[in-house]
Order: sequence, then C-alpha cells, then structure tokens
Amino acid sequence: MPPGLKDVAARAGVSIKTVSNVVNGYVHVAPATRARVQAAIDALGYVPNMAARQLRSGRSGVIALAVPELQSPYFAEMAGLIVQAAERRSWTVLIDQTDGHAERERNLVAGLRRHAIDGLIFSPLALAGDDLPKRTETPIVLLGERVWHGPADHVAIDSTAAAAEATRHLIGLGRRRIAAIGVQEDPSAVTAHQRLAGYRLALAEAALPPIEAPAASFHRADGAAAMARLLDGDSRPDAVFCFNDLLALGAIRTLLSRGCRVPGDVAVIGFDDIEDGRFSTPTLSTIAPDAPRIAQLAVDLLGERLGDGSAAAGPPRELRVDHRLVIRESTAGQG
Amino acid sequence: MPPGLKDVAARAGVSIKTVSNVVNGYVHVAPATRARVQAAIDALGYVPNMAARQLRSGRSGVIALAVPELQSPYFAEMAGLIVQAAERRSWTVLIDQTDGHAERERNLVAGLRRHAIDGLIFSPLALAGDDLPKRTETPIVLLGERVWHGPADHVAIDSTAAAAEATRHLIGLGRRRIAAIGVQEDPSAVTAHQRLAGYRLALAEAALPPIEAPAASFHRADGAAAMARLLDGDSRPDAVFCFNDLLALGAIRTLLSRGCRVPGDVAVIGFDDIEDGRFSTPTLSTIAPDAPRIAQLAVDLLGERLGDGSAAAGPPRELRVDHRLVIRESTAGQG
DNA sequence: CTTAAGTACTGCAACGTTGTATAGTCCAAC
DNA sequence: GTTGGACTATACAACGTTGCAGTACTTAAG
Repeated sequence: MPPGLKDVAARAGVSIKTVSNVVNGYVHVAPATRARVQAAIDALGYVPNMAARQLRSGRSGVIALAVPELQSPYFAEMAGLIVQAAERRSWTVLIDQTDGHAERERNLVAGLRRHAIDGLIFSPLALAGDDLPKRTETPIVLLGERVWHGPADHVAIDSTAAAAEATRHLIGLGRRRIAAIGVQEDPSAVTAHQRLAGYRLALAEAALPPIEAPAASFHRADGAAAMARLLDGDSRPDAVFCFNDLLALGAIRTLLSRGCRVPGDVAVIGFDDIEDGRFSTPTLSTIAPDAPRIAQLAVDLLGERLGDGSAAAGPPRELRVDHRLVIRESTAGQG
Repeated sequence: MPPGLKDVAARAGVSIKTVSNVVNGYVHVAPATRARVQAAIDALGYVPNMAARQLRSGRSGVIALAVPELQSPYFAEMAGLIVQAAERRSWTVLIDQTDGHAERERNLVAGLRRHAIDGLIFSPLALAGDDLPKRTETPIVLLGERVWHGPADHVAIDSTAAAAEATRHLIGLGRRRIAAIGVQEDPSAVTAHQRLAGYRLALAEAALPPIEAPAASFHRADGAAAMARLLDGDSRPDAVFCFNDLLALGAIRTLLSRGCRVPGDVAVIGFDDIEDGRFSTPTLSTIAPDAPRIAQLAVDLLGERLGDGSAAAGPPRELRVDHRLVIRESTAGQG
C-alpha cells in the first residue's frame, strides 16, 4: 500500500492538512515545518493520489486525443506534436482510435469517459458537424478541415484553398489532363469534399475537364488501386492531385512499376507533407500544413476553456492555420 | 454538475447502494426495481465517475504505453495495435513519449504517475536492463529487443537471429562488400547492438569483412547521411543491411539520387516491415516481426499480472515472437 | 490596553463510489 | 411452528484528497 498524506503527517508530527499545504506549495507554512514535512515525504516516497485529487477537484490532468488511426503517418505525427504541446502544461494525453467509425466517434463525444478527461481534441473523419451536441460537458477542439461555424472550437487550414493551390501548380506546369484521387461519395467525408471543391475550382478557372477517381480510404493501397484504374481507363492523366500523401505514394508506386516516369509522364502532388514524402523516390510535392502550430493552438484552446477564469465560456472559436505549397521532384524533378 | 448515484437513487426511490448494484449487474435485484432504477439512469444520463471508482478499487482501467516517438512508423503502428488489443479488455491507453531520453524513461518507471495507471507497456531506447527496479508498484511489460533475464516481463523477437538472417540473405545474393547502417557506440543502445551482433555473426560465417556505418538515431535522414558517407569512402558496398526500415529508405534515397541502381549496384534490406516499405520504389526487403502478436502478448501479460487471481505473482516471463524475412525489390528486383 | 490584521496550523466535511454488515421478508423443510 | 436459507434492500464506513471554518498565537496600529 503506497503511503498517503496520513502516513506522512504521522511521521512528521503534523496534521494531514499541513502536509497537503506543503505538497501544494501553500505560502503560510513555517520553513522548519516545511523542511520536516518534506523530509518525511522523501523518506516515505510519497506520491499524491491522482484519483483522489480528481475526485475532489474534478480535474484529471488528462486530455483525450481522438484520431481515426495512428497507423497513418499524418495522425501519428500530429499525435506526437500534441503530446509534446500538452506536456508543456503537464497534461497527459490519452489516445483513442476511432477507425473512422461514426458510431465510435459519436460515443466518444457523447462522453463515455466524461469524468476521466478534462478535454478532447478530436479529428473527426465520419462525423458531420451537425452530429456534435450543442454544448458538451467537457470542452472539445476539432482538428482538421471542418465545416465552419460548427458548435465547437476548431483549428484547421483552409483545405479548399490549399487544394486549389496544388491543382494550380499542376496547371502551371502545363498539364492539361489533371486527375484527382481520393473522391468520396459519403456526404460526411468532409475532408474529401473540401479538397475536391478546391480541385474543381482551379480546373474551372483554367477551363479544364475534371478527372475524378474515388478511393475507399486514404491509404497507400487505395492510391495505388485508383492510379491503376486511371491508367487502364480512357482518359490517361498527365498529372494527379492526391487528397493526401499516402494516396500519392501509392499512386507513384503504380506509375513507376508500369514504367511511367514521374513527373515526366505524370506529375503527382499530395497533401499533408508527411516525412515519407521527403525521402521517397521521387520526393513528393505536397501541401504542408503548419502541423506544430495546429497542435499548439489546439492545446491552447483547450487551455483557455479549462482556465477557471473568464475566457472559459464564449462562442466557438475558429482558428485558421497557414499552409505552404512544397514543390519537390514529383512535380518539378527530371524523371 | 453531472448526476451521481445519489441523484439516481433519489429519483428511483431506492438506496444509493441499490443503484450501485444495478450498475454493476449484481444478481439479487428484483426485476421491477432494476427497471425503475434503469429508467432513472437513462433519464438523468448517469455515467459512473471513474475517479471515485478508482479511489475505491485502486484500478483505473488505464494502461500506459511508453514509446520513444510516435513519429516513427514502427512505433505508431505498434501503438495502434496495442490500443486495439487493450480495447478488447476495455482498457484505455495513455501514451507517453520518452524521446529516448534516459531520464524521462527512468522517471516513468520510477512511477510519477503511479496511482493513475494500472500497468505499463514500455519500449525502452536508452534504458539498460539494470536500470529497472527489481520490483515495481505497477506491472511492467518490456517491448522490443531486450537483454534476456531482466527484472520484468518482456516480449521480443530474436533480434540477433533476425539480423543474421537478413545479412545471410545479402550474402546469398552473391554480395561481398556488405555494410551495416545504424551502429551506435552507446552501450545502452541495445537494439543497435543486437542487430550488429547478428550482422557480424553472419559475416564471420562467410569470412567477409564488416563495413560498419554509425547513425545518430534511426531516422530517414540518418540513413541518407550514412549512405552518403559510405559512398564517399574507400570501401563502397554492394549491399547494405540497415538496422531499421527508416534508415533503409533514407539510404535508398541517397543511392538513387546519386544514380546508383537498387538492387543492381547496391542491394538494401531493412528491419521492421513498416508500411512505407511495401509501397516505396523499389519496395523494401525487410525483417517483419509479428507485430500484432507482440501487441496482443504484451497486453495479455499485463492482464495476467493484473488478474487478482494466482498468476499475478511469479518470476518475469520472456516471450519470443516470430519474425519473417520478407524479400522485395530492394534485394531481389530488376533495378 | 484594545482592536485589527496577519501568520501558522488544525479539524471536519465532502467529492462518488463500493465492501461489509445487517435487517427484513418470504418460502420450504423439518 | 420453528428453523434455516435464499432473496431484496439498506446503512455505514472507508478510499485520499482539499475547501472552508476555526483556533491560537504574534505583531502593529490606534
């Protein structure tokens, strides 16, 4: 049985509350007493019991991060950054995988773990904006592209504008048959829809016809399969905008294994700027969201809502984060 | 203020304990009472308070997973698998990033969060076996290659044997100048040492000279840099065994960008079988640990230690998991 | 000398839950 | 008609912590 305040108090010859005061850095404790208590704490190896603390205070010091899947590098990198940002506030992060199932996402928000976490950073995949309850027990920060004017705080880049930029880059290379990989029918697939919108916008500006290839999900295998279908079809593209980097890496794999040169025959651009793309062959042009800033802002937003002060309430905030077009070999190389 | 047992009890006209009994599925509750209580629970949206439950029971239902970094695909994939395995026991997983700092790893084991977690799955990078305390408050399962006969349970593949296999594969291709990338001086870098041992073993069998290239850490950039140094040096290799897949992908990037053919001029093999290697160009030969099984066993081991029954005590267990040599284009391709 | 303010510390209650002890009811068996 | 057992429900105490109220002493001001 680990020692409690009681045991420390007995050993130091003071009351339980005094020990508590020392632990919490309360000012009015005589130096001599403080030293005596501290000695007892060290001797017994006392560690505060978080469960009891939480029971009293209602705060656990734990925030949850819900992502579709850690196996995707983008989410893994984001998770890492959020853990780092949370650490600066000495919060711990509990990671939930939703696998993109709407029901799991709904359960999460409905607050199954309501008492265990102080806040939730949520990167929804299947959940549409309307699915979120108007007011939630624990503050929620939404991550990634979302419908604006939702009921919760959210941090995102302007996905549509970024997609348009990527497409315009391909157009600027002189390409005319520009395909998009990653199209999804499901109306709740907001990411796919926003990137598709940007793609269509840019093509319309240049009066070029869209070539839209669906993808069941956003993994390498889906990109490889979609590219294969495009190559087997009637309208072989000379450039492809993939809705994320994994799709792009899969597409490049198919292209190269069929003897197509990248970017010579087909230029490819992705989205997310995962580390893989910086070392792939060819290296991958992409849209780079300012991921560290997204993580920091998400944590800061939670921090404001949790601050017992005034800023806790207030209307949902929508923070937009910058992105950059990163041009690498897959669109500008010699291959 | 969220409702508690008290509120439900008042609404259903029963005692607090009866509500508790309903919630916990205690058998001897009259059907009528149960229904009435359940109705009150639903009406109020009662959710048990985990903090209070933990305070009573000493169990939080949370296990921690400590990995060096989520940004590395291998650890991200492993984290995902462990979250899935834990979910089957309805445990949640709290993820800690140690960044490979020995001090952070030590703190973790010393149990800063001792009261908050029921168990720890730990993938140490900097911590040597001796650093672990003999007996810990919370059960610990070690992941990845470890010195055998340590003080805690552990699950690992036979890293040395696997490294030897990979090296023998290169020898079998007829290569004679076989380099290793990922050598680390630090005696606590167990992974690097074990893989180096396997490499040396296989080379010694074939009476071939070792060519050993250090790497500061196990990222793509380190692999790229190490490969560049090898190519600039005197003994240009015709094959490379990289201590993990990221190093290998970095090495391949350097080779291709300098006009070397892979595997034509230099064959490359990695270790871990991360998803990237299945879609890179060329696809990456590698050693594939049975990762889902590692995750499952790690969680099961914790489960046994936490089982209030008999199996809780007992000497540390060492579980070995299978691995496979996966041959892809980077050693067997046409390039 | 009285009052007020500040310092150092203590004791009690409460957070929401569950284990143990207990009490009452009902029915069957002796 | 008593005894014993199974069933149903309750009361109380704890788990370890902290907020609040309160006591006792010291110092400074009026």
